Amino acid sequence: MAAHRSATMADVARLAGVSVATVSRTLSGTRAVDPAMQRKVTEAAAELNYQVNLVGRALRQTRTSTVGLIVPDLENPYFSALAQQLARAFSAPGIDLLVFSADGSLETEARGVRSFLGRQVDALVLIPVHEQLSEASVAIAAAAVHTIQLDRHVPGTASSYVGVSNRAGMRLVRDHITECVDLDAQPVVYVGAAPGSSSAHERLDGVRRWFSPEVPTLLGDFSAAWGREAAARLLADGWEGATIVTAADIIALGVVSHLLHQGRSIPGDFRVIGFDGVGAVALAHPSLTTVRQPVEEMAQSIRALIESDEEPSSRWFEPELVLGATSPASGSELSG
Amino acid sequence: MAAHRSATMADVARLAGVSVATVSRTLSGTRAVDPAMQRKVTEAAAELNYQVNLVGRALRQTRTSTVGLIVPDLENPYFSALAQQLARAFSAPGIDLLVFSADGSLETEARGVRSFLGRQVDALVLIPVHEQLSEASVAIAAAAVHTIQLDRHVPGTASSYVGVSNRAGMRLVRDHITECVDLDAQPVVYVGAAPGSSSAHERLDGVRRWFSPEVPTLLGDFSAAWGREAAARLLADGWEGATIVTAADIIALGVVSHLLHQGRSIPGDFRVIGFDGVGAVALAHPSLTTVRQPVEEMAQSIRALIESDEEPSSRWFEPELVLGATSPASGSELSG
DNA sequence: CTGTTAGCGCATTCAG
DNA sequence: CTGAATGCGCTAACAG
Repeated sequence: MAAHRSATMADVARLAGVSVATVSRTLSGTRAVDPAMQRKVTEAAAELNYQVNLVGRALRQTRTSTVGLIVPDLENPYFSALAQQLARAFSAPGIDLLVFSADGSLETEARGVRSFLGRQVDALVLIPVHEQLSEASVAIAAAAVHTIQLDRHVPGTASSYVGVSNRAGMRLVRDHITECVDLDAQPVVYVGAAPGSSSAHERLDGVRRWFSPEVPTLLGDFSAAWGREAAARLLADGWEGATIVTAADIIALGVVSHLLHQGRSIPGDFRVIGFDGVGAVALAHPSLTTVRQPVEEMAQSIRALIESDEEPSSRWFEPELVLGATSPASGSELSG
Repeated sequence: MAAHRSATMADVARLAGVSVATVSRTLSGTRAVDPAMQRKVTEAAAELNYQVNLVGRALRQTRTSTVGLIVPDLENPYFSALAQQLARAFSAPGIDLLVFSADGSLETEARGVRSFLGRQVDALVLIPVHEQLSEASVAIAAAAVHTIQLDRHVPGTASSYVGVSNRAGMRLVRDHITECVDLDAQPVVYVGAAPGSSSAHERLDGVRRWFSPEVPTLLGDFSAAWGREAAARLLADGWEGATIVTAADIIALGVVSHLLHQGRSIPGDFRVIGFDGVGAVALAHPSLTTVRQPVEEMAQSIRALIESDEEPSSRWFEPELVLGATSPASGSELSG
């Protein structure tokens, strides 16, 4: 188990017969050191099984080579995909990405912010839990460190933002659907998420804008359970034959699952469209027609934003439509 | 963006007209402080927007109220479910769980260990990337701090372990299958993962032990892509009608997806069994028959292990069978 | 190129 | 109950 007391630079210096400064310079490689001493230091360090104490280093320096990421929920495959891509993007420049889950709670989110700020992270990437109520946390973070909001954003805070153009994504959905579906016989229903996050908000906006302000709408949360429940309600309310646009793949997954369980066919009886296009969810059967977010580019963009310590700036990426088996092939319905 | 320099305890002390010691005692609540001064301190702290510097505190104290978790891959829904449960378990006792992804790489895993040790975490939870090759990392971790291996373990290291009895899980699968499937007409094929991790190893062992040492076996990795590929090979090699036991839900998902795409029916033409029973994957359609791991109990067990600073010890949990629609109802085949 | 020294921010002795 | 002083482990100035 735990060693009694781990070796310190002073220990290494003593054993190697040099000063602590030489040890520091040798191990961090900040300055040239005589090869002979260098060897003695590395040997002594190895013998004592020395590990740098990053806490001491962090206290002395300003930077920690650490970036914090706070996600609302690790079980949402879209967020874990983002986390994974970010970790990969920061790996090459030697920056550690530390992930903290807010577990859907504003209090836990605030705790995460305090925790990362207290740890002196170089930058903080934050997927806010709530569009308005996360404002305090975002403001505290942005006041102390370079903060980048990801995927969702709280309006009016002076921090950077990286995300996808949700309205444009819904426009892609509209273009695809109008091309292959008879909207009179198979009207659109939106199964979305209540506008507590900007992404939920904007996707709902997009649907109303590109289809119609009166699109029938069921709003819940970003979960498969909600998708199932919504599908059950649609069947109960006589929405047989609808074209179901959803706010996320994970919702779409629940919708598809319930409909198939109830003996409906897709895309025969119903059509279902997802959003995100990322992670294992996208591998569902039948394959989901969805709007794919370019998560890899988004992660790289965040890395670039942090490395070049510029002014806070925002970047919206363009999503793309991915055709699957939950919607008819383009043109099939109208030309058939 | 970043403030020029954040307020320190000395700043607060100056503004409140007291000593830094009083500020420290007031804010951490370690000792009784005169209510009048207490008020002055809290007001000064609020005015300066003071945030404790955890780096300074960590350097002074031994503990950091932080536990590190290293996962091989965040995109695997089983690992992110574990991470989520652990975060939740540690939330109540006021411990921050910081997650680091090894991204499937031994080097990154080693970096994560060094990083967390350097940050003076109170304990380290580690899901090793590889059964043998992660040994060095585990040993380094265990020598410095209370280390708990999770789900997978490296043999011969003196650290704690929490996981599920994989062989018992496969026994549940055997019991279920022998009850409802005619194994002569619908022989078992195992689609597993190459034994690089102890879980892959033990599940393969279990299949060979409870079914037969000669069970036909395809080994890949823990991914849906591998499941698809394996299914394609089974079809190509004439394994029509097989009962497919897999090493993980995520593999089973790929298998099911490919088979359905190729027009096969489940559980008519093929039967598919998963393993893990956790996360969105478990919500697939058709619902997966799988072996569920008690992740919540496992997370609580780890918390308990860390709080009571005992000897390194191991705990194996018993998994349970969850019936889904990818296998026939019990008894249906043999009695029908 | 190397050694000595100071101080990052904090919690904790030890006096009072 | 409060304040002054010490040092956690490290790196950056500075002087040699």
